[in-house]
Amino acid sequence: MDVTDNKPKWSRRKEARPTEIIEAALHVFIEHGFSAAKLDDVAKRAGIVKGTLYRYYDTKEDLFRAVVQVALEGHLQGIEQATTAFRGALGELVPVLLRRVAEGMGESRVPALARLVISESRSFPDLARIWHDNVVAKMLMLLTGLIAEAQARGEVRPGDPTVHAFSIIGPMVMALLFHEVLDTDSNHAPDLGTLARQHAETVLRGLMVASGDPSVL
Amino acid sequence: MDVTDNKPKWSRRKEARPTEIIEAALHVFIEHGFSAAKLDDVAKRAGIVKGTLYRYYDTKEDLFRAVVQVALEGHLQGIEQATTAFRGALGELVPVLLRRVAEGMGESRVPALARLVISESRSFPDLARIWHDNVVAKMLMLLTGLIAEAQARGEVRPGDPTVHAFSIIGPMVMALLFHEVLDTDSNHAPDLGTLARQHAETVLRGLMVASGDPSVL
Amino acid sequence: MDVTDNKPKWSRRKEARPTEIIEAALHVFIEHGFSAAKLDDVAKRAGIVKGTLYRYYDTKEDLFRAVVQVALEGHLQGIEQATTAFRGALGELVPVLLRRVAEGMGESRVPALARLVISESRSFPDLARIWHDNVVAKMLMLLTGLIAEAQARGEVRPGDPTVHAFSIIGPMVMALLFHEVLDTDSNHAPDLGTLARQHAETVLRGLMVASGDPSVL
Amino acid sequence: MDVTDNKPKWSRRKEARPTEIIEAALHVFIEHGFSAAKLDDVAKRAGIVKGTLYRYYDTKEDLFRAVVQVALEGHLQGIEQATTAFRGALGELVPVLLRRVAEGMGESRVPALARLVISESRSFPDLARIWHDNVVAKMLMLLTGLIAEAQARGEVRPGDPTVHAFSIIGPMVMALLFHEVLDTDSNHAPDLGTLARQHAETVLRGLMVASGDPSVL
DNA sequence: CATGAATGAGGTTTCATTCAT
DNA sequence: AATGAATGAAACCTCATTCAT
Repeated sequence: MDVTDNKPKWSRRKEARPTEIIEAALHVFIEHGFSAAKLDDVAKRAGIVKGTLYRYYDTKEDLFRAVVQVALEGHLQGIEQATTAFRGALGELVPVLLRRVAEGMGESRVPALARLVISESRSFPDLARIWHDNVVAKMLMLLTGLIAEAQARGEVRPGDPTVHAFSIIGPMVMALLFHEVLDTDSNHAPDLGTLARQHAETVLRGLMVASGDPSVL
Repeated sequence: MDVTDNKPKWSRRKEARPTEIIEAALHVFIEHGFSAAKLDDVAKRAGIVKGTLYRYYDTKEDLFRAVVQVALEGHLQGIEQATTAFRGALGELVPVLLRRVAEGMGESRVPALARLVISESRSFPDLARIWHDNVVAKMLMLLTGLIAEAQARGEVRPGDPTVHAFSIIGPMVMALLFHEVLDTDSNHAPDLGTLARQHAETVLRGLMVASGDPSVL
Repeated sequence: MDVTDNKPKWSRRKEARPTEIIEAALHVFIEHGFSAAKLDDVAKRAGIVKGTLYRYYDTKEDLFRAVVQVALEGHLQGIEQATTAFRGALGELVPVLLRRVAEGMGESRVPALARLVISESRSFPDLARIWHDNVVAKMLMLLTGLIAEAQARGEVRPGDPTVHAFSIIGPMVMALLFHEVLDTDSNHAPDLGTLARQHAETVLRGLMVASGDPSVL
Repeated sequence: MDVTDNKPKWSRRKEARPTEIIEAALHVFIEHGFSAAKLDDVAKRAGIVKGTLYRYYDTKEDLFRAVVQVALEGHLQGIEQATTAFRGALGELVPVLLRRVAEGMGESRVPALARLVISESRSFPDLARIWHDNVVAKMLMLLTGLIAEAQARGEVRPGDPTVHAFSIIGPMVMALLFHEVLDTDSNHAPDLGTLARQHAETVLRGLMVASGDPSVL
């Protein structure tokens, strides 16, 4: 019995707790999905006890919603930045955009989060809607706007700009999904960098109005 | 232990088992996911009683695996047919393929099944692998083979054929996912028919070597 | 390990279970009240396991309501009998009635049940109402009817018959409550038999119209 | 252990403790009973915080005992007063007493408190005993004494004075219980004022020795 | 084979109580 | 003396699984 062993049984962390809980819960929910996730695991991971969760979130569902929304908010910023960051010719944007997606998404938890939202879209359709409206739609609108401008300038073939946007990013999304769903370091899904480069070339050739100028690419 | 017991990882066993169970279970699993699905619901839907399920499947997990595998088997046939059905120029295949995907997938339960596999890929990585190896990879191989042939004939630009395949079908996959996740006829996802037509044109322009055109690459 | 020890882990008692459960639950609810009662105790007392309760009653509240209603139904019969059993002069009925109450109630669980209903009347006002309408009111109506008839014959003084009924049975009810609330065999509450006899005499003297005949009592 | 520490079982200790807590707790305990009452609610109602309760009471049970005892103390005074207030003929006291009960109790929280004590009499038999010894018994003793005196004077028929006391107040107690249990102004329970008047007449006629005049009152 | 009553482990949630601040 | 975050022991309830019928 060391007299100096006066470690407190716990400390109050009112400020830090919510973030820690969200962080822990995000991990567990991504790992197991909503209904297979155990609040005991979340608590353990957050360094607290199951009962303490209920000081911050009234129910498991509340925690889940908070987790997803906080996580989505984090991505809004990245999108906001990207929106204003780039103003220029579509021919220059697309390769850069796809490369960034290839590089950035590989490490981030965005695909995992997306998978979670997809998984629970039947049980939580409102979250799927939030995810769409606040993340996906904004991203698409950015792209769609640039496409429409390029069409106005006569650089890009006519057609539904949203469809063109799908042509641009669809293959990247599909590949990210592959990497997320299939075990890591599998050779089954194409390399993201290669895909970004080669598809950028392909889709630009397909979209741009063929001028006599071969310097398009 | 008979040496000849070289059971395949994914054989068509137990085909005598009541289709109603598989049918009911597929519905429930798609609706709620694995862990939120209740065997009581499955049984009720199959017109039997929970205990009876255990005459056919030892555990809930066994049932889940069987359901997914049987469902995937169904799609193998379609792919098998498609594989041999088409032999011709890529320029003719792509529009037809995308149109078929747009038309056929809309009604089928393939997207829902895909979502289920995606959802449970962390808990059942082997099922994700099976889904990939037996469905997705075969589909991709068909396409990749045709692309490689077209490249050999000088019709298609060089580059990784698998990446080209992603350029072709990625947008369709992304759109199908949208329709699956954002329920109902929301106007948030593009019309599949329009996408198929417009993207086919785009991607073909991007992939085909322009005859007479010096801007090839 | 006796080979003959082939006792089953359980037996199916679908018919008997509900009664056994109600019986056990009545005991536990009377002992502890609704919210302090533990379903585990109920189950143990019924010789089953907690989970089994839920095959018969969906929630603790459902069980409670069933318990009270079944218990009340049991007493309806006694009342029904009493109603038709006695047709005669009030002067003869009252002593008999009070003596029966004194004798019958002492052993029965009616006072305990009444205490339970009283206890939970704030949480389950509908049960209190049921108890009143089906048990108390019927009993009162029987008495009130006889009083009114006696009044019509000029035997009993005028006045609200219901109030007269309270004059007759109120002291008995109060004494029963005393015995129920205060520990048994305490000398704090009056003896029920003595009370029945002495109060019958008192109340009849008070109610009957004084004829010149002193043989009233 | 000071020998002089002969603390009474029920002393007026801790009178310095915030009345708000007792007040709030009484309300909550009456509303929900002991085990369904939440200390959080008590604290909220007292304008403090749950933890603060423990500065004053070590456990929920301690608080409950204190609440009930303090509440009972309040009624002692009323009884004390009544005891000495009236010295006179029983025939004059009874109507006044019953009228006062009818008028006073309707507003007071005595019936609610009684119901609480009744409810928890199984869990807290000592409180039921305290309630009886200090409130009920004193009230009864007052009445019993007067009855005995009246019997000595030949005004009241012989018989157990306690039983006579029950004859007098039993109907009032029963009616108060009715009003307490069957909430709101339901027409199921008789009007207290009518009952007091009519029963006083009845019981006095029943108790008083008929002087030459049979129409006693 | 089929049934469905019964099980029992485990999950979410509540809340009296403790204790660092 | 007061606070309220944190605890932890249940409590209610669910449901995959077993097994007597």
